Amino acid sequence: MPWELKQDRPIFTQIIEKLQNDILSGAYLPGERLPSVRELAQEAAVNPNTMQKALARLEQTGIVYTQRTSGRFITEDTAVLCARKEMLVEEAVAGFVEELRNLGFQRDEIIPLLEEALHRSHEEGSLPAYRSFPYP
Amino acid sequence: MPWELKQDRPIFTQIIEKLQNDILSGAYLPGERLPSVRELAQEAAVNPNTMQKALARLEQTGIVYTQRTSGRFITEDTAVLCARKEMLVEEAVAGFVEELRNLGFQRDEIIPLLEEALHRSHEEGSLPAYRSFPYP
Amino acid sequence: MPWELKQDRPIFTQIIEKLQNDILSGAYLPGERLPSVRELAQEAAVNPNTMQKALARLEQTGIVYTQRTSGRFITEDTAVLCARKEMLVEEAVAGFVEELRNLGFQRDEIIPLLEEALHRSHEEGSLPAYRSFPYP
Amino acid sequence: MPWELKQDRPIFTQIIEKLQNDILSGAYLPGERLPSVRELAQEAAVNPNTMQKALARLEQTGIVYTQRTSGRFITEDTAVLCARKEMLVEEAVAGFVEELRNLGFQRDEIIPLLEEALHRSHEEGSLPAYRSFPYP
DNA sequence: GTGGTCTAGACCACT
DNA sequence: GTGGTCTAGACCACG
Repeated sequence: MPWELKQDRPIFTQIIEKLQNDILSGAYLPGERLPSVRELAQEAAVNPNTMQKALARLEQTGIVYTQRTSGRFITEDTAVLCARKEMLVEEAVAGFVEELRNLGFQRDEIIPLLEEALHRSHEEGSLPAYRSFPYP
Repeated sequence: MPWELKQDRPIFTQIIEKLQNDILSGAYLPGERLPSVRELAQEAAVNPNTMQKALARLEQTGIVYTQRTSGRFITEDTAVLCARKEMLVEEAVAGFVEELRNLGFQRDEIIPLLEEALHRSHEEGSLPAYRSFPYP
Repeated sequence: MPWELKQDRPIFTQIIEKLQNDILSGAYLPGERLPSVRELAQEAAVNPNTMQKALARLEQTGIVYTQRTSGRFITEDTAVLCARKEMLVEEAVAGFVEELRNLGFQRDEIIPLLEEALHRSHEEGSLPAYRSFPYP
Repeated sequence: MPWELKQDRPIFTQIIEKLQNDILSGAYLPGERLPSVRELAQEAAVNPNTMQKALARLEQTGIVYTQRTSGRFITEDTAVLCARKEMLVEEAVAGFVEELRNLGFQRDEIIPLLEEALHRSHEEGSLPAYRSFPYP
């Protein structure tokens, strides 16, 4: 899980997403302690202030909490984690569907499109196969 | 086709996407003339310079071109439109897949997830049904 | 000699250059009558006003003159034509040399560069051969 | 390296060319930081927005990149710089050759013409010597 | 202090 | 009336 931070979006935003993904995908377990701000900052090659800001924001979502003097921990409340994950999935799905609908596709065209893309990237190593495309 | 411009991203970016979607979904046809900068700016309730910037960027993608004193037109080259549309679809799919994979899902879980979400929003009027969610 | 008018520069400017080139390269001879504004405008698929403007400007250089009711003619004064041609050549050379000098080349590097480019485009059909290039 | 901005072409275009020349001729080195937008704008006696526009365009060529809050830098990828330089040279040569061909010269007349012009400007201090010129 | 975005208002060349 | 350019001045997010 390297830290691939691009410069086209705020860095702290990308850090939040990275940590959130790590937590919700199970890389960190409920109740587990996060590395310190300094450690994380060094690991990500980022200013500690930036990492601090990201963690503060992440705390507002409720999936991590601060123990005064001993550090930050993943919440033990799996319901919170579960709900958060579900929310992100819903958002991803909704965003994806709307994106395609804005391009003029119907609901029932989306699944086939996705299936085809998955097959293609699976077989051909994620290189897009420029088949002819219906316009519009 | 209302102009729903939010404040969380640059306005000119949203304008580009809006116009691109309108063009690629067939709301504007190949060769058709776009409204003037001033008209579009007024319609979107935006400063003409902002609209100008958006259109200039859009032009660099090749799906519109400028005729010096008579306005901007959609390209007649449907191959360009087609390729652009395909590219956007590929990006949308790739982004969606990576988002879910970052959340810990496997390739073969994505299609069922999408199917379920589509059924749910179809039957229940797009309100997310907070069923229990597996964690992680 | 087709009329290839691009839209990135004023059209009347391109017309002036086209006519000037035709005259100085001998396509029109000294004393010869130019086609009428309407003919030229139709041939170039341009608004007659635009052609008119171009011809008026061209007249200011002295290489064409107007005979009240019978049309426009190339000057018979070959000295004028000669001087004009020489001026354009000087400008072209000076512009080319300065362009390359601005890119960091020395005087004595220019000739070899041009020779090589001419050979290349002659042998390989004007396709640029991307040999390695010294930087800077 | 003074800023000689004329009024006959868009200022931001001239700025782009100036910076590009400075970069490709080695006045700025790969990886080096450019002055800030505000500094450059003041130096060129231009509105910061104009300078901003020029730099944004220049960035699209890939020879400079932006680090979100620390400034703009010359790319370290010398291959990009090299390719860009070569491209500009090719364009300059092609433009020069076509200009002369449009004036009626043959391929093999171009080199002698350039040689003579270089000698003349070298010996006589760049003042064009109006020797008699063959017509056409 | 850095780049980026936006507004407001003006002027210009071209057709 | 069209797109294009420029100025002036303001605000914001980021590190």
